[in-house]
Amino acid sequence: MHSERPTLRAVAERSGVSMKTVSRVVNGERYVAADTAARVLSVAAELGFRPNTLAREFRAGGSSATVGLVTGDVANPFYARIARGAEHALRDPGLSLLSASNDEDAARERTLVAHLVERRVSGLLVVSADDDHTLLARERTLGTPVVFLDRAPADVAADSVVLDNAGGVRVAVEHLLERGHRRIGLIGDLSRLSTHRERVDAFGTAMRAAGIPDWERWVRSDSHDLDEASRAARDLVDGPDAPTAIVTTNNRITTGALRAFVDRPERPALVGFDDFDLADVLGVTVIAHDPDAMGSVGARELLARIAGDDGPPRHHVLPVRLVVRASSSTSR
Amino acid sequence: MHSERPTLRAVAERSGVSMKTVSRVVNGERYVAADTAARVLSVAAELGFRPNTLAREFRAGGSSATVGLVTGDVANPFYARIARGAEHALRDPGLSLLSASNDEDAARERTLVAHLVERRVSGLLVVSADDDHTLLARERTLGTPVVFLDRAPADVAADSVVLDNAGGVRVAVEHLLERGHRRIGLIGDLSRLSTHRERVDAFGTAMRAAGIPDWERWVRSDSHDLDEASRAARDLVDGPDAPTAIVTTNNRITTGALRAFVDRPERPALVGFDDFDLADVLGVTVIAHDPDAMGSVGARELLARIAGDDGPPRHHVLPVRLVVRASSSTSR
DNA sequence: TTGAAAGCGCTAACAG
DNA sequence: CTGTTAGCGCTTTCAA
Repeated sequence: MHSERPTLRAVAERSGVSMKTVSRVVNGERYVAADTAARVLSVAAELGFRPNTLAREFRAGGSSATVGLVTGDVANPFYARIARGAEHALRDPGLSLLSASNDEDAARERTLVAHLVERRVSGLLVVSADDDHTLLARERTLGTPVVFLDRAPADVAADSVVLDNAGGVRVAVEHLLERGHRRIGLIGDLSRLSTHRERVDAFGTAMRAAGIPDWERWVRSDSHDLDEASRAARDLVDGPDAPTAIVTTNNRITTGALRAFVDRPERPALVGFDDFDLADVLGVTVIAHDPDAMGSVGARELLARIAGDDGPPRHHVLPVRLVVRASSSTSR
Repeated sequence: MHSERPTLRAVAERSGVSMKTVSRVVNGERYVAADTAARVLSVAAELGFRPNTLAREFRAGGSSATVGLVTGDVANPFYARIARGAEHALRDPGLSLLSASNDEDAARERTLVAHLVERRVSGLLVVSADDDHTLLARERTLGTPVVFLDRAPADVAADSVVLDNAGGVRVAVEHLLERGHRRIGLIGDLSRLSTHRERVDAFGTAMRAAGIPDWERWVRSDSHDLDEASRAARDLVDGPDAPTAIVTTNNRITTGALRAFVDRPERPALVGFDDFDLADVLGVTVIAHDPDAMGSVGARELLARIAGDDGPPRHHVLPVRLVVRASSSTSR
């Protein structure tokens, strides 16, 4: 019970017309007699004919109606929502999403990008884990549009969609300062990531502005998984001169910190970057934003480039806003 | 600054060798003189040559090194983890994931499946929102292997990977009964989904076995988003003869229920299907399982089929286990 | 309204 | 070790 998938030629032979005629019918072109069209369609349905997109796109000599999305991990809710936003924006124009995770590894990302380009994706959306973007710059030059998401490229003039990292962290720190906190800690992601650096820099700026020069004592970086984040949180709180408040720089780290304090009656105030599903239930103050928008804005930008727009690179900065909940409500 | 992407022919001309030789070099075949290979590679690198996978796959006459994944919503953590599991399993064999969301809409799913088949994916992993699987059955017959995830097909003999839905719900209900609960409610997803029906059936069976014949009074179905789930939860608790415990049948519904009770001091005991990131922090008892495994087991099954295995359909049932936390610890 | 021929980029098969 | 030929499934171009 395993027949072969019929080709357009097979349909043509079975209907006694030329391949071109079948092609016309299948593509809904005009100038086909109604009865011819009907016959062809019935044969096509009977045989289970499916036009071969591979052949079509190949013949067109160009790219495939596909966009590559490279993120750190599809299962991270932040990236998953970017994927959803992108998918929705690409739906109408008829493009599909080829998604791949780089596991925050630069070498793997290069392999993925090469694969995707060889597959002739129409464009690339990438949350890059690499700080050398010469490969991506090259591909861009050779005709594959690239839009950088979340992390702007340091060395390439290309489109980007990022968050207002500095603004978010500044507001968070000011909020905590207003509540009387002075010893404020920060738990951050891999220090090689530009977003991390921006967030830490903004943190330092806000702390210095508040007259707290030794802010670096309470900074813990490179917490990329939940356990590391928990450890960093405990480390901060158990250390001498422990902070009374902590800023976590992404949803994973926030989760890790929450776990660290689950069995402790005394908890520092907490503000986390990224909103998350149960933040309201848990009463966690967050720097909220819309990851779907990052995906959809990036996808629309890419669509413009695919359509031939070769204007100068555009940089989108998505807004963030502080959502105050119980975790930062107690004053010092 | 927008050159053209060179073809293998261009590389051949620039290096003064035949296309076949370039092909050999690019594919790492033997029987190429070292210096020839070196020259070709340097020209290829200089020109930014990328073998055209579209052409290669097309030429091979077959399918693309791609697997289609159809779920309800890439951003739902359950589906996102399935995607991750699948992606990891497909990584080594060199297949990419083309993922698409059906928004739990049958018509949309059919469009997606058609698109993916036309793109000649090597196989399909689908969490189907459709209860008529004749289309998928047809494609399977025509040579595109299909593995059903989470929801087994009613009408097609095909591979599937599902959870032990009945076992999970039974254990949850028994756990609540042991704690003395008798009026136990259930909040469920769309009633047309087979998983929902299995879970409700198992619920009814366990309740009847406990001598509670009027269990249906506390069943609320068709809560597909967070707000509906919250509403159902409040409805149950505010109703006459309110249940003292509630079973929620998936992670979204659990979240909705938690939101419904966030500002209420009196909360029913709760057991949720699907574990989730902050369940430990929130102390929510859950029926846990491993969604990544669903993706990877499904992908491996698909790989076997792609490799030509045409044995009888295999049905994998993944285990679930009750993780008891505070939300069900109070006895009645 | 329909058809014939050519070719997209690449590689298998078969020489040399 | 290297080259030539042919063709994958489809659509564009040009004729009929």
